[in-house]
Amino acid sequence: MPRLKTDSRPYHHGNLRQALLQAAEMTLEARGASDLSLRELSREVGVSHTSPRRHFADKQALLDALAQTGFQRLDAILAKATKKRVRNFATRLTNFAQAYVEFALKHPALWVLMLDTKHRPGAPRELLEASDAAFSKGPALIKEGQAVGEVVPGDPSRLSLTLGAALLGLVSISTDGKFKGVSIETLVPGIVKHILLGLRPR
Amino acid sequence: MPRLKTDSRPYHHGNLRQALLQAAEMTLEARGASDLSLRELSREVGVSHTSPRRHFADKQALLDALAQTGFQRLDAILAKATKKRVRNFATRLTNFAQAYVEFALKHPALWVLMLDTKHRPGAPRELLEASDAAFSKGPALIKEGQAVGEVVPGDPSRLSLTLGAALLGLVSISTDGKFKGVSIETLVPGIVKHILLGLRPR
DNA sequence: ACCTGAACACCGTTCAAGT
DNA sequence: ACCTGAACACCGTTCAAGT
Repeated sequence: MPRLKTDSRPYHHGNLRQALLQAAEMTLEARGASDLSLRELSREVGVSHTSPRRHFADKQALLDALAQTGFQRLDAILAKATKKRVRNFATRLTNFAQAYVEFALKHPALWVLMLDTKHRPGAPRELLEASDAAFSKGPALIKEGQAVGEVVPGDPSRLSLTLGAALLGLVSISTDGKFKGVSIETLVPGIVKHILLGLRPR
Repeated sequence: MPRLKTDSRPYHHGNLRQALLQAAEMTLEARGASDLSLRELSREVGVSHTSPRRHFADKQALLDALAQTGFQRLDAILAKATKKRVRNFATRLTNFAQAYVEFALKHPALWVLMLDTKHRPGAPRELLEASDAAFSKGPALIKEGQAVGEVVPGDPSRLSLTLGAALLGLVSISTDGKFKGVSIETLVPGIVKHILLGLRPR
């Protein structure tokens, strides 16, 4: 008969994969990806140092899985931020930007891991797809803006490059947290305003 | 009597610090910062694995020194790009952006190292200063733009946040190299145009 | 001053073996 | 199926010692 997860450990951990991912994320945020050791994780979780092998082919595979969960969470957040049916396009854009910034501020190390995905040569297909999905919400927003006459006509995916660059950079800056004592969250609307102005028909 | 650096190795390497930094940059760009090993570097340079200690307190110190040289080089490139006395402000801005993008494309791993400086808690003062200098060329350009009426009035350092975000993001995207088969260098002017439009008085 | 060799405490990964 | 222990080939860092 199967026992609850809260039991004192049986021979089979029962939830090792999840436990490892959870422990990994904690030390990732606390001490960075380079300080993360599979052996240490195993110790924390109370399992031999060769056990992770069953669930993750190697250390990179564990980091990939972690990034994957990050993309899932980001996706949910972005979907929620975009779903809100506000009339004002500028507000919609701001909500979208705010969602990115919030996520990155909440999980800075995970965010870096997610960004690295694009640059890593041998990343698994599944992960690359998740990455593409997360970083390609721009064109849809641009089309929206064009539909309501707030964005100049032109190839949406090309125009969204401007939007994407601005957002990525904004997040990159925001990871520093503050600017002259003002929290980045406060600055987002102003920056988004300028981004939008640059894309506006004149 | 002192001998030339090209001599077959004497007991004292004579140029160990430089040799280590050079070897480090090669393997950094080839295989990333996490694959960089002091012992391997020592082997390549032909010295015992404890020798680097004389020149770098630890591995991080070597990476810091590497980042420092990066900032020096970037600084020279930015200075050159800004010095060109072109009349058109948009062109000046584009040259500036182009310089960033070129540097990051040429030394992607070094660029990441340089960016990390800001987020690393115990970075040495000297390095933080170099980082600040490299990432704070914006306000001066904004003031320039305001002087010729191309940029809205307002706190230059605050306005340059928009510029800085766009540039950082642009670089981040450009590290991917291509967009629909078009090199990023070709796309920079268009993106800068939109950035500038967003900052323009109306 | 600058470099070396041995030693220590860690890694990731592999593999035969246990339950 | 899932986990373990011993073994291998690496690390970074320290320290007494050599030239």
